Amino acid sequence: MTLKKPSRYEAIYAVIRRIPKGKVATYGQIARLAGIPRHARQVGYALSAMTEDRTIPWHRVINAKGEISTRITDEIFENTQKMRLEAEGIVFNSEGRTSLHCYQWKKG
DNA sequence: CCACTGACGAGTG
DNA sequence: GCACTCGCCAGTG
Repeated sequence: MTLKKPSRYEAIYAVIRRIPKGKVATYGQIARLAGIPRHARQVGYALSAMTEDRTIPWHRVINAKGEISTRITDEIFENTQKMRLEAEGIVFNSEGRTSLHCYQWKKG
């Protein structure tokens, strides 16, 4: 892999890779598991730098509201993520949000 | 080096 | 639950 990834993001990617199928994780949670709490923003920023890397289930990463956060008005991008999550059993309500209470990844 | 931006979270009222 | 504010820091110009 000639993928040059900053060591700061390496931990983030590692955590995302560990997200089990059918589960989702929030930015803050990933940052926390990556050992960099309060850096939720950098998690999202890191994703934007690797979204094109399909070796990582980035689609399982959502915000604390259980909503899919996209960088901009890319509905197609959102739809893609939502589609992938639904394919894993994740269900979205009419508000386009998922039940973190049921689908949030818990380590253990 | 400085200023602004950005897939966010948590706290307060 | 919603609106507002602060914090945190890499990337870009």
